[in-house]
Amino acid sequence: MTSREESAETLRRAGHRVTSAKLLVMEALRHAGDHLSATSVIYQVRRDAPHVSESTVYRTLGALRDSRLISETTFGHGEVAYEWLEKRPHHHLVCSQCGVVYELSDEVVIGFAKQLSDTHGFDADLQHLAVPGICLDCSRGSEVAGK
Amino acid sequence: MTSREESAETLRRAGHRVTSAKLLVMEALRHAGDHLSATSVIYQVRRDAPHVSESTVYRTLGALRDSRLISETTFGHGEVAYEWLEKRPHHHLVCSQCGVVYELSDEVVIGFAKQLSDTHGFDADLQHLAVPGICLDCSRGSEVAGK
DNA sequence: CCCTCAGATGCAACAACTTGCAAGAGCGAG
DNA sequence: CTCGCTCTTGCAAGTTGTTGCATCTGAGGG
Ligand SMILES: [Mn+2]
Ligand SMILES: [Mn+2]
Ligand SMILES: [Zn+2]
Ligand SMILES: [Zn+2]
Repeated sequence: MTSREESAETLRRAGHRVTSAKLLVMEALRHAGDHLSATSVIYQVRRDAPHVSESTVYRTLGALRDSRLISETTFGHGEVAYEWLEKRPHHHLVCSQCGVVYELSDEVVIGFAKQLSDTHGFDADLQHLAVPGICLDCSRGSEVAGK
Repeated sequence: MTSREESAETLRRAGHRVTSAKLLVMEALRHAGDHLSATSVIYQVRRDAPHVSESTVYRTLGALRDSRLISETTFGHGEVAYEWLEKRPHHHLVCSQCGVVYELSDEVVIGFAKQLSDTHGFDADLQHLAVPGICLDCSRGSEVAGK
């Protein structure tokens, strides 16, 4: 099955109609295999189909996010980032000083969610966190500089 | 000391100049004692000083956030929320279904940050989280409805 | 095939910020 | 008190994302 056919099938299962705009957005994200801004998705979609409007892309990104096919995340800087969710669940650590973005496995976050469930009966929905802070390199660097 | 004088002193300590625009923004947030949108801050500031421009309020909110005098948080819905940080540190649980916002004490979150520090050497900066999920009432309700 | 109609789209207006630039105003030095 | 430097501010334009509405189209039923 081609990637496009897989996307079409995925759309149907999620209760969407199969349209070329949605397929193009999905293919852009699947092919990138990385975080993309809405602007960048718009650019890629329009390379193949210049008539597609910006609002359709924004609406499609929102719909795919609601169907949990993609993540939508705000890193501290720049635009909102979208990512195809086929890899294992993961999160990110974002250094506020140097800007580096690390990947974080799900385990620690699952533990946090369990705490919230146990202590507050709240079923947290943590799909793709971006945790701000200071990375190891930067905290070492400032120690040295501080001396 | 009046609240205004306290605010002025706080500004000086944070290395800002004491201006009426900054004082008005601070007083609006301190007096509200709750989360306010930028639009709402603008409205309140302009009741006293109609000449203050929107961009000044936005810039002031950004500056106060950078100085850690206020928190800036995105709840899942509506505008970004600002809050004066004088209460003890706290976070929130936001139900994606019914919209209710609970307050969450710092303890569980401190544990999470410690995990990140221990396992990744990352010094997380979690000032005022908004954790999305499903509240106890809503998960009970859907169980019942599901039968 | 053809109809129907709810969901999808394009377009333009709107909303929520953000930024470049020139003018204004704290505040420390003298 | 005055001067000067630097931080602040107002204004207008720009960016990013949202929404109302008329039109269009995918997909199931006949
Ligand atoms: Mn990711
Ligand atoms: Mn709060
Ligand atoms: Zn760093
Ligand atoms: Zn709820």
